Amino acid sequence: MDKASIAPPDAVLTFSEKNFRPSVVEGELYDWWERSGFFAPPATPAPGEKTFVMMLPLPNVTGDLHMGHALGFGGYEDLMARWHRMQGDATLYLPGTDHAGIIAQIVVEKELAKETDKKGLTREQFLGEMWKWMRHYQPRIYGQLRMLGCSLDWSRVHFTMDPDMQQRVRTHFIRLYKRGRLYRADRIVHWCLTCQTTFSDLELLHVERTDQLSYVRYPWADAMPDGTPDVIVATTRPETIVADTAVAVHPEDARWKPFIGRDVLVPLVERRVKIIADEAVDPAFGTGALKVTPGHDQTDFEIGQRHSLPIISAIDKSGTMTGQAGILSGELRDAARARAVEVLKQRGLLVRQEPITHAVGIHDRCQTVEEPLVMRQWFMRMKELAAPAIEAVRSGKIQIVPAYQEKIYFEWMENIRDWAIARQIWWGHSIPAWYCRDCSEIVVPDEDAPDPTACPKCRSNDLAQDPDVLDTWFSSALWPHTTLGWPERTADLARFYPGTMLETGYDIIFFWVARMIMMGIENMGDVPFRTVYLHGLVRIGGQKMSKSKGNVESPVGVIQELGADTLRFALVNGVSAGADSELSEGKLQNAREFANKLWNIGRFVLRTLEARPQTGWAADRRPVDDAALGPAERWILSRTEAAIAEATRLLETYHFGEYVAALQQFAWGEFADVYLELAKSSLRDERRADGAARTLAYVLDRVLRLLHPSMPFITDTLALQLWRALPTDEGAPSLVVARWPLAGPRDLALEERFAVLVDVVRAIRNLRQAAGARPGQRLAVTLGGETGAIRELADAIAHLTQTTVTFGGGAGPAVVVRAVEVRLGIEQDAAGHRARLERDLAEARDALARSRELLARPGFAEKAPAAVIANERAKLAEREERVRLLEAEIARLA
RNA sequence: GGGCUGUUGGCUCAGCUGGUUAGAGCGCUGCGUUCACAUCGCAGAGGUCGCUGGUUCGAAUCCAGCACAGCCCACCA
Repeated sequence: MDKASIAPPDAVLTFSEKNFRPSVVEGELYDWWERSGFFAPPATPAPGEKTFVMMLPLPNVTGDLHMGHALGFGGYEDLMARWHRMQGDATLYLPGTDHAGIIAQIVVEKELAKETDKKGLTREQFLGEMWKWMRHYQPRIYGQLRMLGCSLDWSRVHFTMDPDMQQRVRTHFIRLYKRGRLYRADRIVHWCLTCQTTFSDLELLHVERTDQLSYVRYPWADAMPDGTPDVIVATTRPETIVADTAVAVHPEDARWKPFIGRDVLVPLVERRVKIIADEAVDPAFGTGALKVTPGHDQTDFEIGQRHSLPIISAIDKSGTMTGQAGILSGELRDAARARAVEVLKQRGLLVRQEPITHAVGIHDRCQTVEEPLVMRQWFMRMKELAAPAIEAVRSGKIQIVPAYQEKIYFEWMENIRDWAIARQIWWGHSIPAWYCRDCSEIVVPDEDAPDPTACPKCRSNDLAQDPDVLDTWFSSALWPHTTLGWPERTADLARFYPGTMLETGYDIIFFWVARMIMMGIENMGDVPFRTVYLHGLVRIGGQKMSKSKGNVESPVGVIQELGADTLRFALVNGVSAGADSELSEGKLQNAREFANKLWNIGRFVLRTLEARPQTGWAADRRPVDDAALGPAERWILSRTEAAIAEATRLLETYHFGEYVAALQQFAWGEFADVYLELAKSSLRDERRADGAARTLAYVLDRVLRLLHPSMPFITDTLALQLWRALPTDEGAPSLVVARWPLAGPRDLALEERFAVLVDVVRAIRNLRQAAGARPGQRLAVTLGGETGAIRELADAIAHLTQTTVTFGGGAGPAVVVRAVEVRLGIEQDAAGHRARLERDLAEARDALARSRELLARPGFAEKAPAAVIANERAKLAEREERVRLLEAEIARLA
């Protein structure tokens, strides 16, 4: 496609209001960018072209964007994508959404519950409704991503439940199964009584809760000698006593060691069980004796496995006590607990109760207290999958930013447990496994084969497909390669895998990042990305945002009010990798003011250009160092090169917060506050006006390029207008595809002199204020000391201070100009001038003493680097001179 | 129980491969402003860089311990 063939929108080219109004241009610009194909890299590379590939951390299809998304997508990811695109990399930033399994199903169930005719739906009907909702939600979230300005390649958008994606997940499951990575077994799993599904370890959260800890006596099964201690166990779940199949003690616990192997009777059911020894028991807790309930407790299940204990299921999926529960059967879990305590009390087996604060497991999606149940489930063997994924990070093939997150990654990966991948819900990827009703054989078809209709073992046609679906993360773990066409060997896959960057929040490093690394290596033989950049949470008013706190600020609302650029800039400003951040009103306000500042800088430059002929100019051509350029021009040009180098360095090292801050400082503090003011005077002088105008255009061009990754809308609006007034040599149709600037040579000596100028200007301004000079009122000031270095800047000083400057001259070390303020002869007496000088003198003497002390310190001369010593010597000379001048000035006044 | 991170002006945070006078934004004080921008300009006040030791010529920066805050992991029933 000819990228220049579509003209930029008129609304953008002609927008010229005094204040920038994002709503006028943002939508128009984004449409134009997208239609122009700027975001869609071709699958065939140009010679020597590098790629930059980053997958959008696919948001849930059912949600709206929240601030965390805005920070990740708009703040960091799009910034990186745009920066790389400007460097000429073929940049793929691939969008999509996640079907969000349980969450989406809960959302839609709630919606359907409001409609009376939508109750009691069949599975097929319900899935029909799910799809209806998907089609409703999806454009909404995609629209919000566009509002943020994300330069996503919409021609490659994917949804985890698209038919082709479903096929790819099916293939993945089958391959893993055939390779022995998957197995089905009776194991204890986390069960949610509300959601009626299992969930993985990662989805289990813990909350502190206070419960009653009951001490219960388990009578000896056989007669014991006098003085034998009672076996008393402590439990918070007395209702599970009926499912106990042992009592465990620590093997080294002297109190219990003699009784290991003896039998006790489980209360309520009078079952004879053994006292066993197991390391898992904490001898310090309770009495040191633990009731073992393999059917309803994770630890106990593992103890049971080690000792081949029978498993009794006393609670069913609905939370009702089963027929195995003896006298408790038929009761609900909580009622059964009370009943158990009551009966134990009656029988004299309840020794005592005390309150205990402990952690209870809850389901992260609904906060319901989990019920561990033993069920036949699909699991993924993780140990072997984790090994190469650990190695990939350890060897540096994948870099995690910030680096300390690597420790957390290793910690989890090295202790990884098998992953329960099935969910007992309807919305999700079906499991391509069938069970023979006659011989119980598991039938998993070959990857290209149709669904099986007969059991290969017993020839029965009575097959039933597994009714469960796969965990949402099972499919999102494949995102970096399935979106590119895997398992087919597509051109996209060849070109864009492995990817470059994965940017996301640190809260899903295990859920998503680790699993993508494992599955990428498993399916592709290579890691899915080279760098993982993790960002923190966004807080508002010091608190983590959550709906229950009511402090969820919608990024969409902020964009509509203040613009995407403002939000993007504010989110990233002053934030470092991995750190949580605070999005305050003040930050947003500052970002908005900066955007407006930029807009007005642009207006000033455009107005300047309008008035002059521009033969032989180009906006991106650096004005040559000729007679038309005054010192101010040469200075800002040099500072521009510094800003380019600094911005590039900060981006290369992922210091995004500092990158935006540095550019704000340059554009506002140097370009606008200093140079623009100076340019006004240059523009009045016909000999220098052209040089000033060209400098304004060039520096603006650079500033716009440098800021475009963070503030794409306002920068492109200005660039399009600037380039229409003054075309570029490059000829890029938009900043989106314009080149990132390369830093050129600087004039460090001039920059240093200008730093002196800034000091002098400040000193004069202070004097004016002290002298009570009115604005516009001219003052004559004489500069003393070695002023040669700044003489050529006299006009600049005069302009910036509205003061007539004369130079007293005088030879001496160059540093004397730093003390210039003491020699300023102001014609009228300045109130407080002398007090000010006294104070300065005291400070100067302190500084001098510090320099002397440091230079005289034993070891300094021998051990400090030469540059540091030289610097300190120069400082000493400067300070001596300053003290001398201050003393002289005070003496003169007196 | 294990681990991670943070503690820098009133607030929110940068800086920390050790080396000028520790920075920014907001807030605050004073002055100013038709002429790109009041979404503005200028000036100013405000910090023993959590505490205690150590290494070093030199520590906000490196090391150890401690305190406080937050987070993650974990089979304390």
